[in-house]
Amino acid sequence: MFAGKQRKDTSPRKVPIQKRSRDNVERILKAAAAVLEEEGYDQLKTVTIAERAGASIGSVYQYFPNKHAILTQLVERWLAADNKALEEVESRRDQYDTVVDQFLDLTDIVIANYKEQKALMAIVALCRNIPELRDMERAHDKQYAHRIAKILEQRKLSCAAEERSVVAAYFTIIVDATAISIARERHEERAQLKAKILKNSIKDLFQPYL
Amino acid sequence: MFAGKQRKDTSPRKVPIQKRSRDNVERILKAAAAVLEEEGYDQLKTVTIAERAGASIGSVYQYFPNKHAILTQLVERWLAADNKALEEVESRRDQYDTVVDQFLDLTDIVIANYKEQKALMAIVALCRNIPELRDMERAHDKQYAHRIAKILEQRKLSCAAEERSVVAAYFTIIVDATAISIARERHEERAQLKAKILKNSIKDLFQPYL
DNA sequence: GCTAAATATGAATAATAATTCATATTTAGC
DNA sequence: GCTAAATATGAATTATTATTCATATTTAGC
Repeated sequence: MFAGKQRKDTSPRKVPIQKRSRDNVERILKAAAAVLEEEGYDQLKTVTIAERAGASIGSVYQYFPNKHAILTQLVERWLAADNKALEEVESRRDQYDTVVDQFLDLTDIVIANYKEQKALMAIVALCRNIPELRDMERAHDKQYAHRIAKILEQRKLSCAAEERSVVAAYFTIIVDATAISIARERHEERAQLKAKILKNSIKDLFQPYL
Repeated sequence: MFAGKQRKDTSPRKVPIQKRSRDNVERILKAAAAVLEEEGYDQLKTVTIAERAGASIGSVYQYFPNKHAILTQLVERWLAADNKALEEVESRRDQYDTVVDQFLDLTDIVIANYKEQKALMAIVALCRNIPELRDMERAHDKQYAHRIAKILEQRKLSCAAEERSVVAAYFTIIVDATAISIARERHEERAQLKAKILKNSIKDLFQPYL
């Protein structure tokens, strides 16, 4: 109906019940992410997504009310994966000697995620180009940083609450930005070196408060 | 002619000669940046740009062959401004006690630029969503990091060329990412604190090589 | 193997948005 | 104040793309 953009009603139109349809929905999401990464947002057409997913355009609309809902779901998945990484290190808490080790581990996971799923980078970029998605990311970042700050507090980092909160936010910013850069790096040695420098930065970041 | 995206022929259609037309071109670029920042890429329509610039759609096409050319020019300007910041601190070289001071100054300039021109952030985001623009940014980053590395070399930072190059790249990544975050920060105190933490990170980054 | 529910299909339609162009207005230089 | 070049205009055109829907196919449970 609308050729332009509407962004309403992000809720799924119909819930996939059988395996066949669940697979289809999965392929559609993967296809959208792939197009986004390889060809950019301009080239993200519903028909292209369908073709690439090996589905018909009709199928896309069985499960997504509109194009925007596909993107929203991609972003939701990314944010959920991001949270999961944090949960992992939260749960392993006792295995780390220091809080720094814990955060270095989280850093490794984030880097690995970007490396394994290149499309994530396109999704991040997308978030920063579309206000609704930008807001989703912002809300997530806020919560995420809050959880990081919580860990720092529990681990008795000696700094005021406000500073702890900003340190947490700073940590997420540099890890995310550097991880993306690492994932895009073509020379493996440079990627390794960049990761090493990032990790040193993180150590230095927490050092004053230990 | 094309409703979708083509991205050809970025060269200007007609060169504005009189002040009137130069102003018009200027307003068109500013309007595009503003729409991008406030409403996102989806809402960036040629007619909207024209309206917001107080010009007619016809005028837009007098000076730009297509919508994409407007974006390309915005990106070019951003990259030029970025280079200019670097040139500033290059030229002031003798005024800095240490190379660290020089880079802290550059950091301040970058932060100030984002704060003053909020639309820059949207342009950065844009670059990461459209392959051609992404390539432009990537090429710029490469050169930029190269120039940073050159400064480090001249200032006799004691590290191998490869490491110097990665340190330079790392510097640009974290300054850029953090500066954007600072510019978006609503609480001034938090913004200040974030900047302080960034600067400490930069000091720590160079410390081992001094 | 029957049947109803679930799923898939894609040509047709409806919207939307980029671009053109013939015409009107303004400017600069004489 | 004349005139040609420069500039501005926006309705009309063209191209593109999102979305629908009537119909066909497949699946699950009996």
